[in-house]
Parts: sequence; C-alpha cells; structure tokens
Amino acid sequence: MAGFFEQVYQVVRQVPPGKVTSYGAIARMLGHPHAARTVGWALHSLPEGYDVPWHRVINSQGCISASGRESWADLQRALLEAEGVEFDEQGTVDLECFGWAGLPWHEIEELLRLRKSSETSEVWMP
DNA sequence: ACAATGACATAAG
DNA sequence: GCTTATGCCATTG
Repeated sequence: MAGFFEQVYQVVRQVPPGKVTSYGAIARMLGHPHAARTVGWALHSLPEGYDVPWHRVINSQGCISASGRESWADLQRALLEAEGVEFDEQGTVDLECFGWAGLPWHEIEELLRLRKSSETSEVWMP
C-alpha cells in the first residue's frame, strides 16, 4: 500500500542538507507531473519512524505551506535556517540558490528500480 | 466503485 | 504580491 508514498519518501531522503525541493519536482521525478498534491499528502501522512527530511520540501513558490498547521511551518523554517537555508521576509526561500536540482535521472532510476529508459532528453538545465 | 480529502500547481483577477 | 478558481493524482471511508 502507499507505494507512491514510499517513492516520495525515498526521493525526499535524497535531498541534501541545505537544499530544498518542491512537491511538483518530486512528483515529476516519480513520473507523475501532476501528482504534487499526493506528494504533499504523503508528507502530511508521513509516519513517524521514517527519517525523512520533510522540512526540505516546500511548494513551487518557495514558501512553506502548512494550511492551518503553523507549528509545522515554524519548525520547518527553523530547521532549514539551521541548515543554512535563508528565508525571505515573506518566509520564502530562494529556489535559485537553495533549490535542489533534483537527482540525476539514473539515480532516480535506481531509487525507483527503473522502468523504461525511453524518457531520454529530460530537462536538467544547468 | 463513488465521493471526499489534501503541507500542490498553474492561471487569472 | 496576494487571493480565488480550476485541474490532477493517489489514498481513504
């Protein structure tokens, strides 16, 4: 059950310290460009016992969303600041600098046990 | 199987 | 820049 969730956790676990990524990016890595909501939900339902750096995952706007859960946003900001990520006055992170470029596709393949390699020319912009 | 939900994404006002 | 509206996907009741 929740196979997608596990994949999400796997990817999030690969996020290096001091970097942040977005739900959409993760969804795209998993091959579901529009499953960002499910990704967010996966982290929301994150079971304790998974050492997943959920605090390194934010929305594409670079800001923390906690829909009513201000505690999370506050904690998340603290954790990220502790890792060297700087926040804007609006609580937004500069994805240009701290945004995780994502794993090289082959790394993702290993994580996901690959499926087909015909994706080819994906965008790994410099 | 259907309806409802959710830490989103994107476009429009 | 911030708020509102619509779409998408997987999980749960």
